[in-house]
Amino acid sequence: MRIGELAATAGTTPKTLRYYESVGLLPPPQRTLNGYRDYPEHVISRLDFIRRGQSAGLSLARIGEILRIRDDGQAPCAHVDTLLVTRLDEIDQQIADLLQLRQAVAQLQSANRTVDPATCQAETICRYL
Amino acid sequence: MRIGELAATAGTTPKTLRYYESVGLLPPPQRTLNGYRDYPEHVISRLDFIRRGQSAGLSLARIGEILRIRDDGQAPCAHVDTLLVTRLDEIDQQIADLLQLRQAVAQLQSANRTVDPATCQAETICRYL
DNA sequence: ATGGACCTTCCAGCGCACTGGAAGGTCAAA
DNA sequence: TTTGACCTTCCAGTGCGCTGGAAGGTCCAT
Repeated sequence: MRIGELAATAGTTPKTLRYYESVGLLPPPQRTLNGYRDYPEHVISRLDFIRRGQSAGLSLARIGEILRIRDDGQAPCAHVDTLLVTRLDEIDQQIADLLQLRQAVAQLQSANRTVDPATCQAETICRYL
Repeated sequence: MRIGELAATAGTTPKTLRYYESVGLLPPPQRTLNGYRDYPEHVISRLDFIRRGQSAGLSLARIGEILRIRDDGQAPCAHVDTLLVTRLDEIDQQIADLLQLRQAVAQLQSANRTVDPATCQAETICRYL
């Protein structure tokens, strides 16, 4: 399977596949006589896994950790669990931060309506902010 | 006021101030005879404004828009209002995205507990993801 | 034999807001 | 006088996940 075909099948691009190889997410495949990359079928499921990991908001670095564990012949389930729990915490933190920010911005914006724009001083640039 | 003093007063670094100047957020100040930047007092409130804008999650580019309006002698209030409303929408979208992601990750993670790790197949890397 | 679709490598850039470091000038205090 | 703190410019790097483009090789159909 050549790189273009694999890319099309997996819904990505040859560029991305070479990039994944360069950062160690994909093992270097065999080459055909002319030097073209020749991928085995099962790389597709590896790419699917990478996509699932990305959908869960995992960075390529973290996905790489999981793949390396699997490549060492171990079940990465425990590590995946840890990563998912960590990710949940991160997401919760991000949501909390955003809610706080939303509150602040909404307050600024509503104050915007109750004050006369003409009272805005040049010195402070804008009283609304 | 020299750059180091201004930076200390405003809670930032000389590097950052030079960077702000290079991207047009700060007007190039006068120079002393030896070529040092010599800032007027009122730059402090401009920096405060930039900080307030950043706290509201505005990019430096957007903050720059506001400053340019003010520098043109107009009150930027209307534009600020637009930016804040836009920002609110963005924040809401981000929160919605994160909630959806949280849901997905939580589901994966709870499934993790109800399945025997031993049933994880090497081929799909990890059944939990 | 020629065109076009594929493949190869390598280097560089995106966006964002800085940050690091080199190489050098300036000034006040010890 | 020399040290050290400050200042200057300019170039380059950070993190992340690609993406663009140059320059060239390969293969198949016409």
